[in-house]
Parts: sequence; C-alpha cells; structure tokens
Amino acid sequence: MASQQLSKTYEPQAVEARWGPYWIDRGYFSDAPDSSAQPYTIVIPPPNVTGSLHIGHALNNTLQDILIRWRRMQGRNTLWLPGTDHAGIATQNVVERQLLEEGTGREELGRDAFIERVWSWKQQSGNTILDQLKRLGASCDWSRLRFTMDEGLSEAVRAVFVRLHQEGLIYRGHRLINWCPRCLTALSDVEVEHEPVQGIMYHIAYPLADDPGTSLIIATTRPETLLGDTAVAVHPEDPRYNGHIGKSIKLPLTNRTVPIVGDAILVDREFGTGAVKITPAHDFNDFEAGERHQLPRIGLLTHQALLNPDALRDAGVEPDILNNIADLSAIKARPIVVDALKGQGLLVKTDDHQMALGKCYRCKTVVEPFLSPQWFVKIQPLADPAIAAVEQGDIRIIPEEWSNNYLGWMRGIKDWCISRQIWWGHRIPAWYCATCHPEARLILDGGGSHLIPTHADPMVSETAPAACATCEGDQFIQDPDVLDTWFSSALWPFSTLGWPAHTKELETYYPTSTLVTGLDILFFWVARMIMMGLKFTGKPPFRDVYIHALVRDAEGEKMSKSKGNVIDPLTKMSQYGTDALRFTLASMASPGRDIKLSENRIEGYRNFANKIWNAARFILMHADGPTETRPIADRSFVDQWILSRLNHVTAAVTARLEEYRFDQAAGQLYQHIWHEYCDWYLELIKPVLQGGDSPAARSTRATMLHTFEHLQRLLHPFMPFLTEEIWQTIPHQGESLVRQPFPVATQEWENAEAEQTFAVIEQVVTTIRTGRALLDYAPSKSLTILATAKDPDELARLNEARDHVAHLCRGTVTIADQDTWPAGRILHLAVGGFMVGLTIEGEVDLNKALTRINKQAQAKQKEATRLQGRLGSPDFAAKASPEVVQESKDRLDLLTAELSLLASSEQQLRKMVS
RNA sequence: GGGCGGAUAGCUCAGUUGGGAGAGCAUUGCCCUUACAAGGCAGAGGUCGCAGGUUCGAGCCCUGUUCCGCCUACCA
Repeated sequence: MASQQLSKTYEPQAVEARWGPYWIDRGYFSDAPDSSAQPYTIVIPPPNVTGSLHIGHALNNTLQDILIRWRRMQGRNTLWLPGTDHAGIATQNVVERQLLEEGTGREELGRDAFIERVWSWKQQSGNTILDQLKRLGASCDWSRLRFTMDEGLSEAVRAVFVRLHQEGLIYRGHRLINWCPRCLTALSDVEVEHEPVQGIMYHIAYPLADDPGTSLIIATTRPETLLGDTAVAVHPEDPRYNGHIGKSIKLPLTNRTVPIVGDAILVDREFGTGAVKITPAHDFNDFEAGERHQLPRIGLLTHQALLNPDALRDAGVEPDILNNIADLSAIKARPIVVDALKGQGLLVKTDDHQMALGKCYRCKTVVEPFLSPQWFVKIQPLADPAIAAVEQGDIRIIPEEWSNNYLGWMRGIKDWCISRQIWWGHRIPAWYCATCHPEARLILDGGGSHLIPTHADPMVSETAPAACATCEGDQFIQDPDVLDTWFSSALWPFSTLGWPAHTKELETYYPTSTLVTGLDILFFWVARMIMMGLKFTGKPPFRDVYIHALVRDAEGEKMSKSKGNVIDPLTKMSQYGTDALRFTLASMASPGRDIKLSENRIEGYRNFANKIWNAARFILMHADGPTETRPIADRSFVDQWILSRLNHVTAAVTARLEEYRFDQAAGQLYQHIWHEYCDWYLELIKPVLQGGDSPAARSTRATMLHTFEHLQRLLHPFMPFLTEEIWQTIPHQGESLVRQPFPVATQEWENAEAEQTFAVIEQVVTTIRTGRALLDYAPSKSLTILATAKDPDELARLNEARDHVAHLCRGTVTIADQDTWPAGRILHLAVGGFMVGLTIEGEVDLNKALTRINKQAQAKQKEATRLQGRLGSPDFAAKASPEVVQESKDRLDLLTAELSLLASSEQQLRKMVS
C-alpha cells in the first residue's frame, strides 16, 4: 500500500507523472486478439505527424479514452489503436522550410534525398503529439502504434490502388481540377474552402463577327479569362438572343471568333445579362459546357497561376495586350484587360457582386481551376453502398442529425482527384515505358513542372513491370505523383490491423466499434473510410460514429493562432491538472452544440478534483480501525441510503455512457460525489466514526471505504490520474485501477424507504438552517428545536431522522405534538408535511423572518391558486389522466396545509414583534 | 440558393413520452465548525427570441417570423 499521507490540496503534476508511465510500463493498455472477451475497438483519428496537441485533440481523445477505459474495466477485449498520418503537403512544407533556412531546397536535394530527409525529420520530431496524448492519459495500446507510411499500410495502399484500377474505379484523365499555385499541386474538392468576397461584375460587349454594330453583352467577374473563351452561350428559349445561335462573336482583344451556342444548363436567363462566356479551361461549369458543345480548351495560366505568354499567343491575343499582361497574375492582369476593353468602348458597366472564392485549406492561397492530367477515383459505385449502410442503420451516426449531412453530401458526390504533385506520400504505383514515351523522361529532371503526357499509357501494378507490352522495352518511369493523404487514411481501420493479410487482429478487432471524430472531417475521412471499408472488407469499418463538437473560445469564436485566442490544453493541464481539463471537456460535450470553453469552467472542475481529494483525506483519517461488513439490511439507515444513491448513480452513468452522453454522465458524477456523498453522507457518518469503536462504527467504516472505492472505479474513465492515486492509497485489491471491474448497478442496494427518510432529513435540516440564518444565530450556537409531522409515516421517519437532524443542525431536537410545544418565543417554519419550531433567545430582529415568511406564503398562494383553477376546470377532470389529477390534488392539499401553518406562524411573529 | 443547429438566470448550458422552470460559474449575507476558504451554510436572480395555432394544459408539438452560427452549392 502506498503512503497514507495525502497533501492538503490536490497537486496533480506529481500524480500524473507517477501513474502515466506506470500504466504503460505494465502494459495495462494492451489486450490480446485471442482473448475470449467481446472485443471493443477504437482506431484513433490519426493526427498529423507534424501536429501538436490542440484543444480539439484534447476533446477528441478524452472522449475516446473515457469510452475505452470504461469498456476495458467492463472486461471487454479492448483495443485503442494509436497512430499518426503522414500529412503529405503539411509535412513537405515543414521540411522545405527547414531546407530554405539552410539555404537549399528540395530541387537541389533531389527526390530520394528529400524523402530521406523527411523520414529523419519524422524520426526526430514526429512523436511530439504522441507524447502529448500520453500526458492526456490516453490509454492507447502504444505497442500497436501505426503510421500511414509504414510498410504494411503502404502495401495496403498499393493493393487498393491496383484493384480499383483493375475494376475501372481509378482512372487517369485530363480534366479541370482545383490547383493550388503555392503548393503546386492538385487538390480535391473538399480541400477547397469557400470564402465570401466582394467582387465586381463586369458587363462586356461582345460584337457579332458579321455585324460589328450589334453586340451581345455578357457578364463576368473574371474579365481576364475572356482571352480563353471558346464560345458564348445563350438560353435556347430566350427570344432576346436565340436568333443569334449559330452565329459567331468577334472575341475582344483577340483575333479569334467564337461561336454562339444555345445551352439551357449553363445559362440562367434571369441572371446577369442572360448571355455567358464559355471558358472551358478555367471554370468547372464551362468545362462541362465545353464538353457538351465540343469546344476547344485554352488554358492561359502556368503552374504558378501566371499568364503564360505562349498560351496567350496561341489564344490569338493582341500583341499589345499580350506584352502588358504576360507573366502577371490574374489579379494584376485584370485592370489592364479592363482598361483595354474600356479603350475599345466594350466595357458597358460594372456592378458590385457578392461571390465565393475558393482557397487552399492548407495555405489559404486562392485556388485556380486548372487543366491537367490527374488520377481520379470513380466514386459513385463506392458511394452507393456507403449511403445504404447509413440509411439501413448498419452504421449509426451520433448525433443522428448529422446523417442527413452525410447522406446529402454522398448523394451529390463527385469523382475524387487523388493525385498530388508533391514528393512526400505514397507514390502512385503506375509506370510508363520510357521507350514509348520519351517525353516522360523530363520527369526525371525535377519538380512538378513536368507532367506525364495525358495520352501516355500507364502500367498499374504493385511492383514495377518487367517489360513493356508494346515495345518490350525494360526502361520505366514511375508516375511522379503521390496519393492524397486521405487515400491512405481511408484505409486506416483495416490497414492498421494488417489488411490485406488475414491477421488475427483483423479478425478480432474489425469492424471497429466506435469512431470518435469532429464534424470537420466527416467528408474528408469518415465518408471515405466507409466507402473503402465496405469495398475491401465487405463490412462497415465501424458500428457507431460519434461526432463531437468544435471547441471555441469563451466568446464563441473559432480558435486560431492568428486571432490569438487559442487555449493550449497543455498549459491548462499544467495549471489545473489533466483530470480537470478532461472532466471539463466531457461535461461540455453536449451533442450537436459547439463548446465555448472558458477558463473558469476548468477551474471549477479543478475544485471538484480537490474536493474528491479532501474527501479521500477525510476517509483515510477514519480508515484505521476494525471493519465489519454486514448484510445490507443490518446496516445503518445512512449506509443504506448512500448505497441506494450509489446504485442509482452507477446505473445512470452507465446508461449515459451507452448513449454517448458524456455531459450527462459527468454531471451525474459531479452531483453525486459533491452533493450527496460529500455534503450529506460524509457529514452524516461523522458522529458514529468519531464516537470511538463500536459495532456501528465498524459497519459504517466498512461501507464508507467500500462506497468510496466504488466511486473511484466509477469516476476513473473521466479522471484517471486522481482516481488511481486515491485508489492506491485506500484499502484495495489489485495492482491498478485501470484493470478493475467497472461498477455494476446492484438492485439489492435500492432502498426507497431510506431515500424517503433521507428526504425528511434534507427538508427539515435545510429549513432549520434557514431559520438559523433568519434569526442571525452564529453557526456555533446550539439550537433548541421542536418538530412534528401530521402523517404517521412521516412522523416515524422524523423520529428516525431526529439524531441526524440534531447533529447536522447543531442543536437538540424534540419531537412532540404541536399542542405540547411550550408557549412563548418560537419561530415556526413549515416544510412539506412538517412543522419545525426554533426557540428564540435573546434580542433578535424578527422582521427578517417575517419578510421571509410573507414571501414564501405569497409564492405558495400563487401556486395554490393555479392548482385550484386547474382542478376547478371540468375539462381538466374529464381529459387529464387520473394520475395527474390526483397529483395535483395532493400538491394542493400540501400547499393548503403549509399555507395555514405559515399563516399561524406569521401571526405569532407579528405578536412578538409588536 | 439549399440544408442543419441555436436563441431558457449576469455568463456557459441541461431540460428524456407535453402536467410543479434546473445545474455549474459569477453574485449577496454569515462562517477560517480539526477532509476541503480550490471550502461550508443560507439566499437573490428567469413573462424559456417574437407572433399565432393545437391541447384541459406548451420551454417541449405545428405554422410563421427575427437574429446568430455552421455546413453545402457552378448563379456567370
């Protein structure tokens, strides 16, 4: 047993430093796949390997840890599998920044050396967040740590890629994608954030080719892209314009003419001028319109999103303009183009216009729709089963409201662009014959600026091919692109368990039980895991998806470094203790609502930890001495009562956890421990414990120790460090609380009679204490108390409660019929069916009491009037349920009795005052 | 544009099938009573966003409306 000395206040740092490593060293967090117990699995949402713990991680992992510790204590075969993802773009950025400081760059290093460099960076710095998760108490099975770039997981990536390709579900195509000109890579649709901006709508006259006196007015927010127009569209049923369909436009600032086409999909007659320019290489809608009308695509921009002089020349741009805008960004070129249009009298007007601008979610650079050859997942065949799984309830999304969000997105899903023009990541397992495609050799010269030609024929397989099927050449160039990091994350629930091998782990722990995650990656990650899981294992990857809130600051603002409103969980853990932070986050995790985290909540729960700590000190002070465990029926009323309450809270916490109501489970614990256990139970047992050895003291001591140990087990998933420290100090069996059984509600403990007697104590004590305050009696003053009840059952309970009341109120309690109460100065107070009298001694200002009684009488009269009205209504008697009617009657009776007692009490007081 | 969520005490939030408005923090008064001043005891504080409707009865159900937030979308 550890030392029985506990310091006066809870000092979390030492406690956390002691038990964190102890748990891990002893392997308490590892179960075995061959265990016969029912499995319970969680895979961690892998944080970026570049990451450090922010408050969102703290919430996410606290909730997972509560679940896994709870299930582990329940005896389940648990696995919480930890890991990180390789975060392609982010990690590459970090290492490139380092290289820049060293005066070099990745191009100088070359691809292989660069990747080496990233690995060594990972070796050195990639464990930051894992160490922080350990500090949080995360009870992951650290022996099963995984990384998305591990060989096993990479093998899974290749296997999935090859099979999807074989089935035609992965293809390479020359298409418009979102391009980040800073990261120099393609992005998927979900990696683009839309931000509302105030833009300008330009109305521009496009003269007809064979009738320059007549123009179509088109509206655009990006006038510079008109240089890449290859058509103008009008609505085929628009009488204003449909006569022009088939004619040609003389495209301003160029030597080109473009056709006027009719397109009912692209054109909204009500919007703008009703005539639209079509720029297939620079706009997603126009791209599709271009396909419908077989229009050429003229891409004007370079990879850096600068106007490409060669492309401008090909587009027939007038030389003056071309020279002025070549190598400028679109934003810089825009006023030049607008000026030129104005000069030619073609700018009709400009309007302010609200629009949404797409930005790279990593670097916030404005993304450009960019025409390039990329790899895509054909998503619909994967999405359909993933939709069905949620619709049919094979996967439950909690809170359920988010299912609509998921289903809506899945139903409108588009093909997923999975290729990225970076180096760090899973390289696409596709090879090109160097003999057949000599131009592909340019790839070897570096960077993302050379792409394998679109028409090139890739050979897709898990390893490099031996010979070209066409020319039998044996020189190959692997596709330079890597896969979207989320492609490997999508396999996480099964790749981490050994798939594609048929491992024991996979068999035991898959499908996983619960996925705990934030809403922000529902589409990035959750949806894709469901699709891939169903496709490759035939089973949903998890049963439940619990979606938790976003943590905001106290003002409800999203936390961000630039705003400076970030609450650093590690700082808070140092200040208030990890358990306090965990309990705060759990308490505030109400479903479907963001968390506004304020520091004084954390402080409040730090105080809660301290309260428990001091309860433990109290208990230890009274732990020495003989104990005797009696049958429940033979225990004191107080012990019977606390067991009944403990039974209740145990059942409630378990039920709330089953429903993922962490907030309510935490609330139950807080309420019970502080208010029932500390405020009442510990106070009620003081007399017997402090009264020397006795059979009663032995029994109470046993109950006290037993119930407190029970509470440590119940609270442990929420506050693991504090409870372990206390548990190790009080009498216990076993090595660690981590592996103790989670408490189970015991019907036998339920005791309605004890609870009713307690209710008497609570009511009477509170009333007497109020009386003490009204009479301004010092807490130390001993009171002379009289009490009685009308109802014989209540009177019996009052008798049982008497000594406890006397103790808790500091006084003597005489139970006697009111007729026998001594005449004279007594303050009469009523509560429930009870009447309490306090002897008035000395000079006391009774007006305070009088005011109070008046106020109480008023409130009760109001309620009584309301009830009378209700009971007087024939409709109520006829239509309300008999139980409700009876309840109303009972309540009215009670109020009437209380009112009459209050009235007589008031009368007596008035007499005394005058 | 579409969808979803929120509006309840000064603040942050609970409120389970409609039937006596709750908690934590903050606040007021008294108290350093040998577990705890990071505490104890007692108190004050709310026409549940607004307007209708259903019902004997609405914080809860229905309709409309205002404000805030989030997600989503190709209105050039």
